[in-house]
Amino acid sequence: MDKDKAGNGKTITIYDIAEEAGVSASTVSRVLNGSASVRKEKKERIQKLIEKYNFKPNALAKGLSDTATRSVGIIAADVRNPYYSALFVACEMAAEKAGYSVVLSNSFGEIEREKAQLDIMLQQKVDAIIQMGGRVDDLITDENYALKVRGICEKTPVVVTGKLDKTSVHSVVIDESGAMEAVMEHLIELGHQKIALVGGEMRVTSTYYKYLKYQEVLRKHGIKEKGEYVINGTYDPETGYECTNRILELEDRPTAIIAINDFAASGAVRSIREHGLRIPEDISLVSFDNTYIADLTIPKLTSIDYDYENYGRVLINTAIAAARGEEVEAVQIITPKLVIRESSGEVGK
Amino acid sequence: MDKDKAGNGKTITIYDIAEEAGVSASTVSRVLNGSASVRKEKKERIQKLIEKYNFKPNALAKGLSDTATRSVGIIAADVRNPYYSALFVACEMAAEKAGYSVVLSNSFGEIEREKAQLDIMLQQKVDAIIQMGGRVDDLITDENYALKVRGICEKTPVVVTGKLDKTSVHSVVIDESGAMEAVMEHLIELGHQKIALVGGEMRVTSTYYKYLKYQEVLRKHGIKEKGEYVINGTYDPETGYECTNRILELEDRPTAIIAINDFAASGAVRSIREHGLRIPEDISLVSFDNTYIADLTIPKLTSIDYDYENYGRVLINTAIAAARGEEVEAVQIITPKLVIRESSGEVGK
DNA sequence: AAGCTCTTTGAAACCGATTTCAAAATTAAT
DNA sequence: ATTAATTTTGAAATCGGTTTCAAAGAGCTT
Repeated sequence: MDKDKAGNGKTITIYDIAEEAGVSASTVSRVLNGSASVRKEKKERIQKLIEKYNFKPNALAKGLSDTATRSVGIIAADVRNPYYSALFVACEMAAEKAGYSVVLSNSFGEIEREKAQLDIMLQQKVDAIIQMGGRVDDLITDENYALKVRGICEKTPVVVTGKLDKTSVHSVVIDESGAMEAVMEHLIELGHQKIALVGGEMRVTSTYYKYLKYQEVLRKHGIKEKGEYVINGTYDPETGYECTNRILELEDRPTAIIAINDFAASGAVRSIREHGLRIPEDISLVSFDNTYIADLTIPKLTSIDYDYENYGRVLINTAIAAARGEEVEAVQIITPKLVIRESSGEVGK
Repeated sequence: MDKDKAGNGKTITIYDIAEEAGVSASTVSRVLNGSASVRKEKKERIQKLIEKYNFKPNALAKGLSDTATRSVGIIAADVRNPYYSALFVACEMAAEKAGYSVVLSNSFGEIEREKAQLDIMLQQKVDAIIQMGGRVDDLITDENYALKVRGICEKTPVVVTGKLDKTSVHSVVIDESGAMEAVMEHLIELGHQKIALVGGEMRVTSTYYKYLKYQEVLRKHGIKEKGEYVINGTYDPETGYECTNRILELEDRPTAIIAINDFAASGAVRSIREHGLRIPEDISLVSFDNTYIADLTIPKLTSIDYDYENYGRVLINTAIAAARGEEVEAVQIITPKLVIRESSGEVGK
């Protein structure tokens, strides 16, 4: 490979600086990192040269020699989903504050892609890996992968979102039960008894835990669960639209709908509108994630917020601490909060 | 820094493989890259070991020695904006296909942040940099930065979206004029004469070129331009909402509104609804970008699409070709296409 | 069997930093 | 002015690959 792609400008190195300053490379390195004291006059001479050439040490060489790249790999399901983009940006900011950089990859929920990305990140020697969403359960049951994750953990710590009992990876978990409880109590307080659940797959733990709490709160208030009020699907607007269509055609129509996320809720809004019903006068609608979509729909959605800034910070700090070999709690909890907007109101008003 | 963070598992290297196979590291390297022929039996023995240990060469060492990391840095304004996330994902896919990986950073339009990220990427020795959006004009007029960009271009090629005449960077440009022409002709064909423009800043070239074409098409059809029909702002829902409020309170209300992007359009939808008007019966609404937001609003938005898959591919291919020192056209054009949905209709119907 | 060509191979240098270790230069103490 | 203690410094090794170069080995001719 030709060295000078476009020509003249030679890349300057620590040796060039050393030579011009009349010192050794070691000394320049010490000035660069403040790792040891250097005589004042030399130090200043070196700093002036660094300034002059706008010298920035080669991160590859640095990473090679001290085995820490100060970078964290993030594997997300799909950044086009506002939940992930919000979380990613939060991580990026937190990482920046800690002097780390982040590398992003999208898995699109495909296990093969996820593995390939893991490999690439390991080759790039990131100090830690954060895995957001994706099909966590599948990953863990895939034996090769599970072995691999364990293998990685010895060298490169992995932090995942969502609950995992079997592995030794660190996890940062949203209190899904608490979230669902807040949503249910909010609706029940508004007088709702007929509450439907739209979207989500039961094999996804976060969805499953929400469902369990849904049942529990119903029981607690002496409300009998109706099977036809729970319609599973995926996590997109189409699912929200179709599931809501089915819900609204039921004999005994519910007065409130809980959508698995804002995305699905936006589809629900369309369905409700098309049925000639008003939100929240005829149907209350509540969802999870509190992305900017909750602010775009008409009416604006009541939704569960996770405080993305904090969420991202916890993820990054956990990853960095683990990378440094510090003790970190294996499981950390994110406490959700209900944000009430326009889509939920008193029943039958 | 302690080598073995979590303990035992030693990282295996090309030397370990070489030793166990009873050959030299050079030979293993040759097998790894297929860079030269290796006697069949040795080759197989080596491959078996690579398999056995699931050996993956250290990308840092590789990048250090052959001065090509096969990675492209992408600086976007904000991935939370669906336009950027769509484009980023398209780039990621195209890069993957070419055997490259991508590194993402968000500048949030802040010039200082952008510079810092550029530095980091250069330190990380990406082979090329793609700069999407951001405040291109400002960057170029900032003299230090301009110098720097030129300096970089000698070593690391930069590809930007949007038009730039002064510099030597490569650029991939959406045909904004063509896009606006398609929008205008569409509306005029539907009988609209009173057409308003909402959102966007004139100092942003893409917005400015759209405006020029807007004027041109009006002239061409003998329609007099009304200053009060053009209200600038930023690119978010709030802007769309507020600007549209002002538009709708005009004495001589327009029959069609062109929003600078889907985001702004979603705000416009809210304003129109709040004024008790129907889309498209009372007001037609058209926008640019065709992100998934165009599919979420009620009604769905008629919007200009860029074929993100192709757009991303062009960006990545340009970046990679430039990195390899191949000749690439300095400016490449992306041809937009109008996607007609529910928000535009015949005037006064 | 000798001579020649073509293919394989390994030793060593290099990429650009950091770090260890021992020598050199200062400073402090007697 | 010496000696001891401390601070600065540079040479060399290291991180884990790739590549050049020359030597060794194989395969073909005659």
